[in-house]
This record gives sequence, C-alpha cells and structure tokens, in this order.
Amino acid sequence: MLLTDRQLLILQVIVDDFIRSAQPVGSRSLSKKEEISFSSATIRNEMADLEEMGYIEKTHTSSGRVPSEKGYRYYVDHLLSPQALDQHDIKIIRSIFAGKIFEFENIIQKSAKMLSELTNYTSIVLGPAVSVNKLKRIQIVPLNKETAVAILVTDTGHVENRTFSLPASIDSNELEKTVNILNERLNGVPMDELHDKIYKEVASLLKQHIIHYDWFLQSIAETVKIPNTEKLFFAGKTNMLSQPEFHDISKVRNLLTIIDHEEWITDMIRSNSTGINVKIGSEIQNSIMENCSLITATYSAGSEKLGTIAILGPTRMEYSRVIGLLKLLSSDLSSALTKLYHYK
Amino acid sequence: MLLTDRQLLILQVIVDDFIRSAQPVGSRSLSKKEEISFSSATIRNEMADLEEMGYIEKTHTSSGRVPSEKGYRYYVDHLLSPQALDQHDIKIIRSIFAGKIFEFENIIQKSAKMLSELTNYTSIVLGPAVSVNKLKRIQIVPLNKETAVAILVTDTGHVENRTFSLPASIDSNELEKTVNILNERLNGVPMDELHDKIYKEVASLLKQHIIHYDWFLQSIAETVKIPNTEKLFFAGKTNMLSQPEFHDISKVRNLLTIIDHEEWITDMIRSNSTGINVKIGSEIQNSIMENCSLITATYSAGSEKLGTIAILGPTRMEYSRVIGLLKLLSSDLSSALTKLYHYK
DNA sequence: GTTAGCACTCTTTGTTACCGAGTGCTAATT
DNA sequence: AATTAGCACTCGGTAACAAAGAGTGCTAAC
Repeated sequence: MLLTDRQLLILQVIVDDFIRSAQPVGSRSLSKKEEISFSSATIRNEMADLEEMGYIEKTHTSSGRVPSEKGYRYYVDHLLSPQALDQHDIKIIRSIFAGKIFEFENIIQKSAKMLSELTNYTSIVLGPAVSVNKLKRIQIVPLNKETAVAILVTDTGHVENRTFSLPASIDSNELEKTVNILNERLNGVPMDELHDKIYKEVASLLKQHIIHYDWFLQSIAETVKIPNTEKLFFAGKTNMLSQPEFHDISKVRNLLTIIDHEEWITDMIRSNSTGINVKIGSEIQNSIMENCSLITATYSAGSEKLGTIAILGPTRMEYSRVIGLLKLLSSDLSSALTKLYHYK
Repeated sequence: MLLTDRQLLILQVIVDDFIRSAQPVGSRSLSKKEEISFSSATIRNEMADLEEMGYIEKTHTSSGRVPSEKGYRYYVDHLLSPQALDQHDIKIIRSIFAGKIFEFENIIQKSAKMLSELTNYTSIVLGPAVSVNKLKRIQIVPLNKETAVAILVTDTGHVENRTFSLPASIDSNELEKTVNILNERLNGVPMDELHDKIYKEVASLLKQHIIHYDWFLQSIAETVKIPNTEKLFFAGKTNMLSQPEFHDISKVRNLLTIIDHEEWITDMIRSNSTGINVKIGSEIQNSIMENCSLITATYSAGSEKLGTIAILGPTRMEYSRVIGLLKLLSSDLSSALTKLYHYK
C-alpha cells in the first residue's frame, strides 16, 4: 500500500523534527510548521494511518509520535532531503588532505577525528587488511646473542615487527645470508602467503647454507605470521554519552563495552559492497545497538577496496548530513590514497 | 592532637565498611560489628570528635558518616590492614610472566588488562620514554622513486618507523652508502640525541659521498625526531561506570574525556619517586578527579627506572588490595624486564 | 475530504504525609 | 569520669494524590 504525498510529507517532517529535538512530535506542533497547511485533526488522522502501517509509533497512548525503524528506513531510502553539504563541513574535510601525505595511519586517524568532531557521533575507520599487502623487504636485526627483531615492510610502507629467539649456533654471516635469501624469494609475496611460501621455496635453499636450519626456519615462519585482522581507528568513543537516548548508565556501559571489543566492531563494519550503507537499529544485528544506526562508506585506492569508514550514532541520527560527509570523505580519501600508492 | 586507640579503631572500621558498601556508616550498624564492644552512643560521641578533627563527614545532618579525604589519607598512611594478598590474585599476576617473554608492549598490555580485571578499576601503564633508548640499527627501505620508510630499531627491540620523501636525484647506491654511514656513526646513540648528532658528525661525511646531500640530510634528521612521549597503555577504561559514585552521566563523561587526553594522564602519572604512591581526591590536582584516587608504582630494569603502573579508582578504593597487587606486579615486572634486557 | 470540538489518557510536576535511619543531647548508670 | 539508655529532632526516600499540560481518537459539523 502506497503512501500519499501528504503522508510522505508528514512522515518526513516527523522524522526531521524528531532528529532535531529528540522529543515525540504531536499533531499540534506539526500543524504550526510552515510547510504544513492543514489542521491538526487532519494530521492526527494521517498519523493514525502512518502508525497502522508501522512507520511511526507512540511512546504511550497519548504521546506524540516517534519514527519507527521502518519509518527511518523509508526516510533514508526515499525522503532524504538533497544533501547540500555545509561549506564549513566541506572545508574541514578538505583540510585533512591539505598537507603532503606520507602515512596512511596518520591520515586515517585524522579523518576519524574530524568526522567525530563534526558530527558528535562515534566514528570508526577500518583499515586495510595488512595481509593483502605485499612484502617489500624483510630485515632481521639481532638485539643480542639470543634474540632478534624481524621487520617486515610492505609495499604500502606499513611496517610490522616481531621479536623472536635466535638459535644459539647462528653467526652474523649466516643471518645475513638468510635475510638475503628471504628478500630474494619473498619480495612481492602477499603477507598472508609468506608462511606457506617460506616452507615451499625458502626451506630447501636455507638448508644448503645454514646449520640447524630447521628450528630457525620454523621460528622465522612463525614470526612472519601477521595477524590478518584489519586495524581499527576510533574517534569520539564517548560522544554517545551526550546523546539524550543514552542518559541511562547501563545502556552507555553496554555500548562502550561493545565498542571496546574490536573484533565485534570489525565484523559489524566490514562490508562486501562498496559505497554508502545504512544500517538502522536492529539491522545492525546486535541487541545492544537497538537504538543506534551505523552508516558505512568504503574507500579504495585505484580500483582496490581498502577499508571502511563508519559513523555510529543514535537511530535519531542526522542521516542526510552524515551521508553527505561520508560520501565526501570517502571519495577524497580514496583519491588521496590512490595518489599515495601510485595507482593509476 | 592524637587519636585514641578507640578512635583509630572506629575510623578504620568506618573506612573499611564504606569501601565495601559505598553507604554512609551509622553508629548503630558499627556497634553491631564484632570488633566493636561499646555502645552506639559512645560511638556517636567518638564520631562527633572524629568529624570535628576532619577525618569523617556527614552527607547531610542526620546521615551516617563517610570518610573525608583526610580520613582516607590517615587510613592509607597508618591503618592499612597488613596486605595479605589473595592466593588467587597472586596466581593471576604470576600467570602474566609464565610464557617466554619477547616483547615489552605485549607484557605491559597484558599486565594492564589483568590489573583492571582483578580490581574492576581503570589501569594505566606508562611505558618507558623511547628517547632514552639507544639506536641499534637504522634502515631505509625505498617504496618507490619518491618515498622511503626509515626504520629505527632500539637496543630494547623497539621499532619506530616513518615515511619520508627521497630526493629525486638519489640512487640506490648512494642510499646504501648513507645508511652505512648512519649506522656506523649513530649506533648506540640515545634516540633523542640522534637529530643533533646527525648534524654534528654525519653531515660532513655525507657531504663527501652524496650529491644534493643538504636536503637529504635535513629530511633524515627530521625523520629521526621521535616524539619523546612515553606510550600509555590502558585497560578497563569503562570500569568506572560500574562504580556507584559514577551513576551520574556528566561525571562519567568528564572522567572519560580526561582519560582520553593522554598527555594529561601522562603528566598525572609520571612520578619522579620510585615505589608506591597514593594520591587521594584533590591530591590528584584535577577537579574532575575529586572523587578518584590514583595509586602508582614504578617498575624498572636493573637499576634504571622504566615506567609507572597506575590504578585509577574511586576514592572509595580497596587501597590495601590494590597496593598489594601493584607491589607484586611492579616487582615481578621489573625482574622480568631486567631479564629481558639482560641487565645484571 | 477537512476541521472544530470534546472527552479521555498518560506523563510530569508539585504537595503532602509518613517511615526509617541516623544524630545530638541529657540524664541515668556503672 | 566514662559509658550508655532514652528521646526529640532532622533529613532523605517513597508513596499517594492532585492538578496541569500535551496529546490522542472520535464525532459531528462544515
């Protein structure tokens, strides 16, 4: 059953008003708005219909109306006022990319910070999985007779390091040879294939040159196993506390607890589609996030998808503005990274 | 004016009871305790004296008493029941050091986590300043024609890395020479002296070998400037939310905001003395932390002080237990690190 | 189809009363 | 002289109740 134009208008004004005020919207206050020309009684009738269809709800029998999840969903899908981004917002976002950009993490963290400051919601950026990057160089720096640091540099300039035990028997000559072999054989290999590749291609070579090679080999292979979880960057974790729907301590606690579980957040945010994605309330599939919405946008370098930017806020979120901001940021970020990594 | 034994006893029981229950302690409930053999009227008289001397307070005219800051201070300084650590606590702390230890950050993070889980307070560990470590090796890995990653490894196995621009003119041969010179000249130099040392000792050498050396030199010198802030490790940031004194959202927000300002926390925790240090309420010198206490303990490797472990909780904190835990952990941590870094 | 009018519902706010836990003081007891 | 029993008093918390206000649904009139 389709909504009439008037119902659409009323739904839109209700959602807009509730997003702004966080207060249930009554027929009388609606009738006073300039975009609405009919009486409160008419509005009451229409609201009764909208409620019957599930787009709005009452908090109690004689209260004003509040958008339901279905209402928000409809609003986001069909009623979003054209996203004219604020000049100030644009300026702030652009400022992130003003200076020369060297490091990925830097710019990502800055993006997250700006987003959370602009919106006053929590922003989360999911970085690229290190595991898909390719090895540029491996280096082993002995610290003393028994331990050494292995350093892995990827083609994106990301550095991983890990300390491990050296075999007592090894000398610096052998170590150097090993490193050379490793670099020769492993250059350009994706990080998550290093472990296998070492056994397949490096083992035999190493055997010829190194005494006690087996234990050393295993040790290196183990060291090279980078956890393939994408790194998360947060900003504004506590912004939720200033939202009126979180004036209840226990809700806040639950929410912050979830936020501190990075693996859950990663699962929540990682998306296989590209572009903007809006999850409202129970669509997030997490009962504690029932009154939250999660808006995600993907970013990429060249044609390769790298990660996701997300904003977590109350269901009563400024969808229009947030979507606009995310679109802008993800596209700016993508082109910055494309340049940074010299994709064409 | 000295306290009588009976006043001491009463003060102690009040503090103990309040720490346990978070409820003001009345004369009647005190008189029922087995360690107390006199009547509630007597207790009332003594409490009036204790209040006059500023050790305890009333929340309103006819309420029970609550320890004042001065009361807590006296309690911590003189009345702490001998810290018999729970076997279970000891076991947990010891478990941190069970496996072979390779990496500093690992063990520190684990310590913070265990502490916060055991106590249900917020735990903060201040790591050592990287700036006092000595350079073990510097490595430069070119990513493409224009950029390269500089990697600095310290004698403690800590790795810092930074991306920077390469001069267009440089070739791999020159780069290799440069790295060799840097390593020759800078090995063992404290991290915070690298910048100066490069200008003093490396500049002239570099000049002989490298074309366009000046800009390159400056670029490297800049890259080598490691921020000399100590790294902070947190655990249980939101534990405060479960403390009854923080049932007020605005308090929680203020507190969490402070906690997210790492530089403030660093200042708060960094201590020049060694050993255990207890700061109660306003002694923390931060009005938002008025109802918090901060207990810190230092840890070291050999005779060199490395950092600080801290527990942040409500003034109504389990001082005895926390101090016990911190003493144990800081000494275990110190000996583990002493071993790890091969101090004698 | 729209709207004015009205009875009704439910939250919010304020008032009042009362209970219980606690105190300070005085007088009796040890 | 120190301790304790007794009692009047204070204050926070809770419940009960009333009144105000915002809102609804329905009916009848426009």
